[in-house]
Amino acid sequence: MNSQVLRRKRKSPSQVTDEKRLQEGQERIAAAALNLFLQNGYHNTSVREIAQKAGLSVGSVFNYFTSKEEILFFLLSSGQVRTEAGFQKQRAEFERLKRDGASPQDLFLRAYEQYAVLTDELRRNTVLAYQETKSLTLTERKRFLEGEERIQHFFEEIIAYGIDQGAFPAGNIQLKAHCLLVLAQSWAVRHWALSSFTKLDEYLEPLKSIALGILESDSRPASALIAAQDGKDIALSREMTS
Amino acid sequence: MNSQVLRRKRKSPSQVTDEKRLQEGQERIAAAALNLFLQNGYHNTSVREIAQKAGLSVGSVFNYFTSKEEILFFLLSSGQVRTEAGFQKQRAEFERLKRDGASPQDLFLRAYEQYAVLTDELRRNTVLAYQETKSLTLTERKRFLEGEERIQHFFEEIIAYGIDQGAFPAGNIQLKAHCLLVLAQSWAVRHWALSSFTKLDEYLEPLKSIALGILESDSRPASALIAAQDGKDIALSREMTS
DNA sequence: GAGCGTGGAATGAACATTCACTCAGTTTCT
DNA sequence: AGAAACTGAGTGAATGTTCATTCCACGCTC
Repeated sequence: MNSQVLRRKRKSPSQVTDEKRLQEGQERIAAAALNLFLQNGYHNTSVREIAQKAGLSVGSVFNYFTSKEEILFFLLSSGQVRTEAGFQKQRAEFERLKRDGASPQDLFLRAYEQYAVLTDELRRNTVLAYQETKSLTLTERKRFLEGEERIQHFFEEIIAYGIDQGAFPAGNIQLKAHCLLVLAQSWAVRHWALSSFTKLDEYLEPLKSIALGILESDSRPASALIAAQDGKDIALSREMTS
Repeated sequence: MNSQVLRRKRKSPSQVTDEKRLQEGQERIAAAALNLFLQNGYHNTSVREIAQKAGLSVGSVFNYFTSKEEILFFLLSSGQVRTEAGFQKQRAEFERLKRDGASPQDLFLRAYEQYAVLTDELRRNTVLAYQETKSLTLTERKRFLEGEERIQHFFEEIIAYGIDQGAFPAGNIQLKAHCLLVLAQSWAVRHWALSSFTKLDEYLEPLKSIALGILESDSRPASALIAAQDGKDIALSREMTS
């Protein structure tokens, strides 16, 4: 399941058969494509450019991928694959820690930090995911989003465990997991707005503190402050939302 | 500054001169385009389709916009324009509230709620912004991001005021403003992951509570919990990040 | 070691298609 | 009638994909 070599309907007889060579080629091409996609977007990047950047001819690219879109999918899913693999690895560790009586906070922070580190390493893939999911086929898009959901479920489980143990107050688990993921991903997606942070290390500590704050907050209170004020100017026209 | 009618290098003599008609036409076309862009993406939508959906001919579209890209820019910036206009409107209100001794929490929540409501109404535009910023020219892209920065600055000001008044602990203002914006925008951008919320009203209360939690958190503590644990399996390869 | 055969891999010109944009002519409005 | 607005076939450029051809590394035979 790990090797993830893409292989689909092949028509032309000419293709790379050697497994090792195929993988290396795919990765070289994908790396070149990632740069171009991020710089100019998927649709403004021609296969010709990709080929040139990868040091190959146009035709060769199609010996490694059956279509341009397959390159995109390769890039998007390779991020997920690595993230899920990371979690898988930690599962055993978790059981051990639980048995050793580690606090749910500890468990969560470990997973969250790992996730943040991964999104940092795969920053470019994450950005691409936000921008170009629409460029995938319907089925591939669905497949990709399912992967995202699995990751969110993973955190929902951790939160549920924490609530169960009495470490966190009850609340909407889906919402909290969503917020945690978004904040971690925002390091990649909205990186331009965080000019005062250069390395993840600087961002990580405050992020973890905010994350814990969200988990330990009670969701219920805090409102009602603003309650019944004259909400006259909050209502706004909605022309563009047809 | 408000009317924002796009007008650039015109080549063809044929164009709509009547201001009112021009605006209405632009909005009708843009509304049609927004639907298509969201459904199929910018690049998979042809001008022919836009024209058809708007009930016009291809040629007419180019009487209202000089290029397809201009339609995209119109859609992206119209969201910003409305948001900034909303804030502008509130500025006076803020001064009054400050004078009346309203708490910084109150001030913030009012602004934040307004922002959330706006992103909800402009949800489609926001999603488009995340996906298609890359499809803009470099200069237009820059112009757009500057708008985003202005909005973030607005919240940074509010936070700074709160800290000044002793209502919030000191901390990295940029970071906090960033987080607040991201969480609000995520309602639009990652809407698919919030299946248990159907209307903004349901999301708004917990969101505000979380936001206040972030503002009132001290950033500093919370870490050190995980401190010096064996971080052996957090280090991961980085093939794809070349 | 020279000649030859084999087949996996690389090549890039050629093809079909799509699309943004133009413009000469037509319709609609005043 | 004249201006304003609309029309849609036409244009040329660009793009994803194919495939006939070339290249080359290796093993085999004499």
